[in-house]
Amino acid sequence: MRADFYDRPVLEVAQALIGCVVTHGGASGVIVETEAYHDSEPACHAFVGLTPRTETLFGPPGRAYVYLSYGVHALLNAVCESRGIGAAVLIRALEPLAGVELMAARRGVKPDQRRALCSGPGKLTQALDVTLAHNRSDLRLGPVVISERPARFSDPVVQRDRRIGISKAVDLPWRFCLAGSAFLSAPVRDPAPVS
DNA sequence: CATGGGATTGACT
DNA sequence: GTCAATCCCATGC
Repeated sequence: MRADFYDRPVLEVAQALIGCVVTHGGASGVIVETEAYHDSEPACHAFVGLTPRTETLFGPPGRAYVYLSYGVHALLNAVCESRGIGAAVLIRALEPLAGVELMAARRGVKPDQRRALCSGPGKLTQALDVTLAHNRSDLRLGPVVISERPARFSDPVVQRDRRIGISKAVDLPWRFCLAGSAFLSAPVRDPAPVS
């Protein structure tokens, strides 16, 4: 991934990440669903300002922001925009690419259930063994690595929709999905035009 | 398909 | 100390 890939508006990055590959723990998958978060809107953790928790979000772009949701699930985000701006892209679903057996074992499902491996932000971190310890790590250097689109996903058709699982700023169309993918966390409900 | 349990973190009082 | 939080899954209708 280019060094300045994440140093631009978070909505651009959220769209550009569709089709890219996440690799960790002997497994990998193609990003098919993302959401953008920005400190200007209340659904973003950084909305409250700079605290120990949000320090990663306000830090340099290209790092992982990993936090615990509902006391149960680690959720993986890519920090975007310049230092001092709190913005990140939540990785919500992957199409499994490699290490399917390993992912299935970690998830406690059968390997033929490929759609159940990474179809949700908590599922994919479990499948790839991404944990809170990866918070602040560099997404180019690893251990969690995001890399360029494979040829098969070089020019993805992307759909916009409203974000999922939030209670604030619910109307912003800041969810991005690979059109027609069978590996989304939920269907596209309310398509909005892609700018 | 609707509901509710699980069980940790950080912000704020 | 309290409470809300970028969720997943088992259960029961």
